[in-house]
Amino acid sequence: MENCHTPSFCLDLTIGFSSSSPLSSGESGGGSTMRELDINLVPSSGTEEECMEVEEEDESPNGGGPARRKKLRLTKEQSHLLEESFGQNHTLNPREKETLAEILGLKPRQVEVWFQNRRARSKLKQTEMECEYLKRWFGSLSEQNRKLHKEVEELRAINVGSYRHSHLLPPASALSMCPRCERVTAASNTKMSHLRQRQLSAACYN
DNA sequence: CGAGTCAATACGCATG
DNA sequence: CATGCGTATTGACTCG
Repeated sequence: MENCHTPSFCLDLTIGFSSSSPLSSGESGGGSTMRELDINLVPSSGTEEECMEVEEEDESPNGGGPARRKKLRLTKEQSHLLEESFGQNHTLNPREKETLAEILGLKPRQVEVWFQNRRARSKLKQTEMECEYLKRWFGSLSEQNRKLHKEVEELRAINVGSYRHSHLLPPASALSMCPRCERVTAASNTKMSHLRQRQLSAACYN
């Protein structure tokens, strides 16, 4: 990471959604009294133990009240296949969508929504990582900045000490930065600064 | 389609 | 061990 300090991110920000797969069937969270939406039917698997069992009752709980979503959980196989497909292509054309839906035993709409969510969450993850990187970069720049300020102070002190009696005090504008080590050097052609520059240059290559 | 959001479910942890 | 709570995950929806 330290070897890339350019704004054009050379970070490896590729992400792998470790899609914390839907596990354990067991506790189907007490409050599943509400169900609706045949979109949640998973026609494929009667045997899929990972998948939430989907009971089909079209009645809303309160007898006509606003029916609420019953959430489908994809099986490991379904998730895996979707991930695989996403890995190959982040978008689907209608035909691919149909095919995939058929293979998965899902509705095309569900596949479409899954891809939308997947794209959005990839992007979010990416953004979070970039943010994290920028924060660290900022921290390192701040530190660098602090060091440079300190060095400037040191050089000023040296200059004040040595030039006090020589009337050769170089202007502040004569300071320059070594591109190699990013240290500040006095760039004037005085004996003093030549010497100092040589020392610093030598330090760069060590 | 992306962004924002809701809501169901899963999971970890503290408490009694 | 059961329960409640906070939080994370993720399928589905709405809106522009």
